[in-house]
Amino acid sequence: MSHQISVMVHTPAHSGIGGALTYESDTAQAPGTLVRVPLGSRELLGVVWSGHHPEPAEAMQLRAIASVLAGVPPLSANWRQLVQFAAHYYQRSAGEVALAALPSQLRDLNAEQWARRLKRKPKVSASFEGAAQHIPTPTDEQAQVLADIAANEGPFLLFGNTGSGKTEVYLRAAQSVLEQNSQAQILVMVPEINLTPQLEERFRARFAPQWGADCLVAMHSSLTPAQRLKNWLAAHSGEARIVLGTRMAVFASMPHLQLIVVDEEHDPSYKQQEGARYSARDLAVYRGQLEGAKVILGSATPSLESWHHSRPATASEPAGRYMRLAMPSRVGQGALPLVRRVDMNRQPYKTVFSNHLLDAMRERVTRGEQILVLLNRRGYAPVLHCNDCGWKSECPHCSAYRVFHKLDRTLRCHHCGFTQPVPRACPSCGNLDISPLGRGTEQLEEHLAELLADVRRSDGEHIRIARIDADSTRLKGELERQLAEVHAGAVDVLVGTQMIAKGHDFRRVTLVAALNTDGALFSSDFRAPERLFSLLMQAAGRAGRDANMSLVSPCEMWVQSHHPLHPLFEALKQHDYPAFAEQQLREREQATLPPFSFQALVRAEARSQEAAQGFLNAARDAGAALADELLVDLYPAVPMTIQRVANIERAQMLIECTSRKALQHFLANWQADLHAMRSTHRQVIRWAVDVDPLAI
DNA sequence: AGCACGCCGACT
DNA sequence: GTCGGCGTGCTC
Repeated sequence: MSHQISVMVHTPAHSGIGGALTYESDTAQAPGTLVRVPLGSRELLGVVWSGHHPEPAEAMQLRAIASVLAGVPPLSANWRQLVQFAAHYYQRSAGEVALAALPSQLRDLNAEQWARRLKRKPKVSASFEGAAQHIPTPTDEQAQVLADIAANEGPFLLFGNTGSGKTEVYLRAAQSVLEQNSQAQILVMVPEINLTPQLEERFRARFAPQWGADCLVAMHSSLTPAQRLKNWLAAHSGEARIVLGTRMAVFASMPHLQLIVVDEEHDPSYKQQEGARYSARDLAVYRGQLEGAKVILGSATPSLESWHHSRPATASEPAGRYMRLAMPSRVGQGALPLVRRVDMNRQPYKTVFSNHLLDAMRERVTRGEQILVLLNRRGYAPVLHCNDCGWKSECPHCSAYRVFHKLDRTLRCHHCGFTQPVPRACPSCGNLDISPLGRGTEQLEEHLAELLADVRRSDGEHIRIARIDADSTRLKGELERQLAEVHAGAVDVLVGTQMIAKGHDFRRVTLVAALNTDGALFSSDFRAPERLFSLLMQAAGRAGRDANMSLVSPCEMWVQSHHPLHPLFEALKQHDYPAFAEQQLREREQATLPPFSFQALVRAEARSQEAAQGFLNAARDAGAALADELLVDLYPAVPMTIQRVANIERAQMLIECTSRKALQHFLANWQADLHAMRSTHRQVIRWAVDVDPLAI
């Protein structure tokens, strides 16, 4: 007899066939089974979604399943539920989310290749080579936190300074889970795997001696397709006990998941920025609840959302949903650096480094200490300018300036990539006097070399300045090479973008200087101060990590600002994240911004701004009645901050509501209106909904 | 999203 | 006379 099987395939919601498709099969297929099915003239990978379709497509000739992928156990009900939830919450089709979460080789290998892949016998578990390492005794603070984790349900927000030993807590929590249950699996997520190779090494070193080198697998986008398949299968079969990965790992199939760790939970890279725009951190919390796994979110500067969710109970209000665990001490490290603020209003116009800062830098370099200079702008100068006619280096395809890169003498658009050689004369008036405006890391490196030209290291050599940013590390392995040089002490001053503030352990750095931070203080993006504070705290944490270094003067973090008394810097000076968070949350509450409201964004792209906005405003009209009823606010369409990229005009519309549930309900029902408008607004190239957007 | 079908300009 | 441009429409 023949069975009707419902199957999820990778069909975008746009196609009008967003849901599961019905196929015929001679045999029943368990939900979660991987199958190949015909669709049109193609054959696609699909996941059996539920045993039978409740409503067989009437009068339609059903096609038969082409084949079943042998050797892969069905995906669990929990995994399917996670996918279903994510698809619904982020307004995408379940097929798209499901198939994007599976390794591409499952889709790409043909039957023959797949059979060969299955036959490959797993090589004997490699024995781990490495000295049995010293396992530190937990501090009282760590022991207390671990006891709290053991005794409570969670989710937990582990709030601990850089150097407070959060990693040791993760390791011990993982250890106890592995020991309690011989099958238990652990998911550890990090923002960017290439920025935190140390974490993988620490986990491997801790667990491989006992559980074998194969107990841990990685999951991130720079694996080859074959590695990704191998690691996915290891996790899916339960063989890999620990999965360490980036945001994509939140969808790893792990049948015995017991613990999820989200390190640096505040990091924006947990939010996917294309396709299904999910937050891996938020999905981790949902998944933990779904699977009965404990969830630990860790950060020295938590997202204000997580901080708010972990608020303790007050006289008038109950506690938040997360349990906050604090680790205020810094173990095995020097003291937190002294924060020094320079009032740039008292400096001569156009000062880059104040004399005080420069003196401090010279002094430290002479003593053989290292310095980090942070500037969040790469290139030589953000714009090139003609002093005669006022021409500026605008990108012809974008509403943005092209950045002057002096090293290869190009003007580069950081949005569309359009690159041209720097003109000798002004393209508009022919004047030869064109000059850079503003300053980027390239210029800073050059400028510093001049300022410190007369300074000698303790060994009498010239000092060495290096630069690390997206440009200097474009080539593969270049970042690692440059970092190694810094670690080896070959570099005295390191100039870079936020890249250098993340995760790297520069042990001989004793002074960190942050330049040009004022933009974030009064930005139109309400999350800019949160990001700046986090960046500065992280950067400050780079200084003084080596407690054994005997210092003539304490480590310092310098901030140059025209607003040195801004509450953000006051809090930074005290290393007081809670004070900063309280102040920010008060502002957010007054303005009814997240986490006191919930937002979504619809973005539209078209050849003309009118077409993009027209689509959004028509969508607004279509949803107005329902929005009104649900107390959802629909704002008028506006051009995006960078209105045009690669000759495509972009507009967006903000949706706000104080109830997450009402917003969800609205979006789910409005979706159909948006799809229906495709035929009436044909100039719109594409549109997408972003739920809980990070930048507006 | 693919991919086919389908109807109009420059090549062997 | 064909190769190929991308507009429209369908896929259980």
